[in-house]
Amino acid sequence: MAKDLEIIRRGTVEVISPEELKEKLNRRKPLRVKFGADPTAPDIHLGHTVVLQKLKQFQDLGHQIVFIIGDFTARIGDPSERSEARKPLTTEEINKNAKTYQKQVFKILDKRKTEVLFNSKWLDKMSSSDVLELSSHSTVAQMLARADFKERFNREIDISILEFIYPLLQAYDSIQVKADVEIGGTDQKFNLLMGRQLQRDFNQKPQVIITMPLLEGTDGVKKMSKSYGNYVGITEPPEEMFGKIMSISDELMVKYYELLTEENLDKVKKMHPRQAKAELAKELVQKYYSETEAKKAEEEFEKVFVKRELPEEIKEIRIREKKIWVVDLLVKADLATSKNEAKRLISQGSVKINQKRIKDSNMDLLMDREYIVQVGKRKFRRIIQA
RNA sequence: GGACAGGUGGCGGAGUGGUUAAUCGCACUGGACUGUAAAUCCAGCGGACGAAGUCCUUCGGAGGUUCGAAUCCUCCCCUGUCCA
Repeated sequence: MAKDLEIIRRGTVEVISPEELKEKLNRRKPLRVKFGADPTAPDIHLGHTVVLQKLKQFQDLGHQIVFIIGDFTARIGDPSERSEARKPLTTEEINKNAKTYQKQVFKILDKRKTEVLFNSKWLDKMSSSDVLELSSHSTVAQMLARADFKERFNREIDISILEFIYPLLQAYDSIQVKADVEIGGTDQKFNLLMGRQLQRDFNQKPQVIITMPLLEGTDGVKKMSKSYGNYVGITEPPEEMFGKIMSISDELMVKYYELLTEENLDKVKKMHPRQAKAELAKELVQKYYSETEAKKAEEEFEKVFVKRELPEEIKEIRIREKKIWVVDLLVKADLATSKNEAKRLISQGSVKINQKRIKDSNMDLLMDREYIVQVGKRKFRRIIQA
């Protein structure tokens, strides 16, 4: 049991409270571990997997995962983050998102040991008086204690009443599923705590809450997110995944090890960073694909970036003309977005044809044979006559 | 409903009649250096014209004044703050 506790606590930011967790584990009955997901962004990246990883550990220890899809809330729309104008989704969109989401989640979690629920199942049935009753369980002062609300309140930025209700609804989910534990990112702490409070009011044993750190994106600064473009998606091709991981900084690598693997960190720190990073990349590719794919991705990486050879697979572009101007070619091959950009790239020395750097943007290519065109370090095209 | 402030390139933010395709920072793209590290340095970061130079489109939208407008005027749309 002590060992279980150690596995569970690894990498967490906070466990509230450790004593309660210990007590629940001592009951030696499978715990109901709740996780709520928002079906608005169906593409899962490594940032999301931090929490999923933790759920998986629970699962491996024999506990029951309760995976809640917040379809109800997605349908209403979230007025916060007004700049992005998050609009309500239609039922079809939500169902579609939920499906792709699950497909990806079950690359990590064991489907047979996971209970999937849509929260509209019970939230749809609530009447206005039910909602009002629910809302009486919290106070404005309490809401304003939440860091982001407080910040916005002080800066006189809008907070809609709806935003005050959301945490309550999420907390109500905990009551419905009788959660023993709920896991979320540190940004969810307030909502998770609300679950505890509400459960207490509804005469349930309050859930233990576990918060996990937010993973920084490949830039090492901002949290990983699709909109920042600093993410590594778990459905990305193996080579892509491998490459992205190789390009992160050394400090970030240690964090990734800590949050995404079970590896012993002291051991990692003793390794040569380059080597450690390659191991990390391989391990992650293996997790989402296979050992073979991981090996292949590594070999490909060695080949293209270390030995500077051509990659295994190169996208082919067919050209009808007998003769083509390089600038036109770059645009046609989708290596530049405009002719101006194409010329720029050439003058900056980033274009290579058949491994040779070209400097003259006036050059024509006779299509009597095939060419390999490269822009920068990683974009390749095979040009062949149609 | 009233008063005031403001809307500029992916973001932040200069510019208030001409040499401004629009200072600068971030992000991004190349290059150098490397471990495709990171950091740093250099360059680029509307478009068309196959070089040079030329032209076109851009500063919330539509009109107008002017030789000339992101800059001035009118109307409209939007956002924020304060008052009710």
